[in-house]
Amino acid sequence: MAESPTIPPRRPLTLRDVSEASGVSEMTVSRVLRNRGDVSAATRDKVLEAARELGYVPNKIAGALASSRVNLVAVIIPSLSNMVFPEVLAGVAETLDGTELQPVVGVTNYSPDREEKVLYEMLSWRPSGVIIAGIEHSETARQMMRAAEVPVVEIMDVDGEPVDAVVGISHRRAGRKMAEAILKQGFERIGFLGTQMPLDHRARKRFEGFTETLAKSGHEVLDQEFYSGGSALLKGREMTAALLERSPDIDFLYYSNDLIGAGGLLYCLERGYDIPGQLGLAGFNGVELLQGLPRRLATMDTERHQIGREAARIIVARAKGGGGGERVELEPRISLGDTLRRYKP
Amino acid sequence: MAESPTIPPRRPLTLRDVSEASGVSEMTVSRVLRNRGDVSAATRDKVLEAARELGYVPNKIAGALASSRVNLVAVIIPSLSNMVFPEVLAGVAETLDGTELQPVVGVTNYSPDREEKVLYEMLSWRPSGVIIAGIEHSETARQMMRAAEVPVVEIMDVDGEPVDAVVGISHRRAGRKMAEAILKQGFERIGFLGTQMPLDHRARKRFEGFTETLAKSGHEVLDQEFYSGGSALLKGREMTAALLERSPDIDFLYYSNDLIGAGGLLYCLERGYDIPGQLGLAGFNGVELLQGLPRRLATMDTERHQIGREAARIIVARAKGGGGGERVELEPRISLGDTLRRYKP
DNA sequence: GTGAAAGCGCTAACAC
DNA sequence: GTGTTAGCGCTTTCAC
Repeated sequence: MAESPTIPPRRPLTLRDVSEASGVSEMTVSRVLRNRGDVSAATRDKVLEAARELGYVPNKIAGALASSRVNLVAVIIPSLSNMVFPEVLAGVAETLDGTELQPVVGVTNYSPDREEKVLYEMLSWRPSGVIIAGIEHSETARQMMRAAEVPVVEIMDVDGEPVDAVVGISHRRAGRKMAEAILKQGFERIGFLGTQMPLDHRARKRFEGFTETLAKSGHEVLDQEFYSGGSALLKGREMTAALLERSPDIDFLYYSNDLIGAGGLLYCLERGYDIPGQLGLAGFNGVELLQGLPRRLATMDTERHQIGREAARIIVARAKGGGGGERVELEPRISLGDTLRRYKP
Repeated sequence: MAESPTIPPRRPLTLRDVSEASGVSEMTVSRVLRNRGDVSAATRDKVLEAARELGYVPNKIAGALASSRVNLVAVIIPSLSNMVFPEVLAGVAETLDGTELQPVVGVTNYSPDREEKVLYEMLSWRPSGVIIAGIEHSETARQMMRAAEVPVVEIMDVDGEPVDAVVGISHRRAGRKMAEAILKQGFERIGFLGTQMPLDHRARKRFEGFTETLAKSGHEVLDQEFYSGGSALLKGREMTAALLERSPDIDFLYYSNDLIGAGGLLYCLERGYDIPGQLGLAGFNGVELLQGLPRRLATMDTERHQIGREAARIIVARAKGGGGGERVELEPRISLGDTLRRYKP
């Protein structure tokens, strides 16, 4: 039985195959494929032609082992369902795009255990850097990051002790700032609605900053509601209904994120509340979605895109040598929208 | 100047370090760390203790090169900003979670060029499988996937010729089905609103199926609007306003995705349209957000989570040997919501 | 400008 | 149960 003239290669192609096909040494082929060193135009063409013809794809594993260089940046985030994280990622990807570096994403589902696992897994690929959400990590995780001897950028939150570099906002300050804005507009009977997530440190810090500032002027959070899972918009409605039913004298609702806030806003509008005359509302994050709602919900922009870009910028700078322990604190912008401003300026 | 007693290791730790620290051969250390073969409880403990103490993280690069096994699955998607892709990813991650395999995400931004680059980059890490959105790819990309000799699962769309396996829905059928449902409810003057994206093959196929079915009963799309970029909810409002202004006699609006549909719905409700008596609406995708709106927008669930799970299941099965060319067509479920059903059943 | 030799850190295969 | 040897596919280094 004659064999077909073009037998597909059973063994993946190697440099050697390209070397043989082009009559050029492996070393020179390697140089051509990496654009390194001086190679004559003639050999260069021969090599590229042979590689193209064979459909050769270099083996980065071998390359990485030989050169001890891996052009990957580990990006570790809690979730992909919450749009804020993909947004950070987009910023990272944008900045990395002009470079040799590539982002690799790991998701922890807000679990410290999974975070350790994902981190371990990623570090075992010896990435050029780590960008990780949050500043709270298990001691084991911190140990791993320190021991890895690669640049580490903790992002989104600056309230705490970073392992190395940090880029983000102060959620405590954000909470305070919102409290100030609310009080300034004359609201006094304030309710809080948020996620039932003991591990959402950023939400906790905002809440702490918020209540702290209220306390200073003799106010407190009069009622609260928490949720977990499900459609945030729908949960926002349900929680708002429950809270207003229980505490009808509330005059302001502070939501821990924009989606539940949007749900609450839609609910209140349907029920005919006078907003913000009778009832004010505010969310958190500054998500794009808000722009299409009947009213603009007050919120605070958390600059996710910018955070991603800055974090990536630090990794890129470190790859070129130097640096260490950078700290970038961004200032969240408050926007009063149509649900917080009672006194016209 | 005396050196500090505990000098942090300048050189990353290797198996050899653990071997020396534990007095066990490298090979046995390797066995312990991978849970392979029989190792006595005593040596096992010695090794684990030494590894833990040193903070050793194995080098997967070397491991992968030696074993020619890489436990990564490349997942290539057009975007992270459109929630449908993170949802697919969640399904993939869920199924892979019980296994040795790990997803690695690449994003193409809907560009065939970038798709080629991302694919090349990922294949050069020799992953155990590829899951890639869409069934339309450049010839070069198809060539690479064929040559890679790894399982490839094209997802989300089954209308076309897959390289290997495919999991998804027929968007052409989805378009037809929606057209049938609309006609059945007595709507006749139909407008279409969608993305201005020549490369969104799935939206195109839906539109083709849609118009095809309309044509069969002597109908056609009377007016259309397209957008690109920006807040989808807001764009949905604007496009709807523009279209209704231009063609006030339209009685149905078919949106190419739920977000713009939601924007349109909010707009129409504010303007006091009688829905669906005077004007019907439908979107596409079945996104969670819809549940919190004042009315439930008619839509079609595209089973993103399920698609991700099935695709991952195929990769896992292949890793155990056998299989090839699997084809899984899912049936999108239509939901009439409050914006499409005129005739009560 | 090009090539030959050595070795990156691990695991497969086999010996004991 | 444990150790030894060879080598994965590339890049570094140095020689020419």
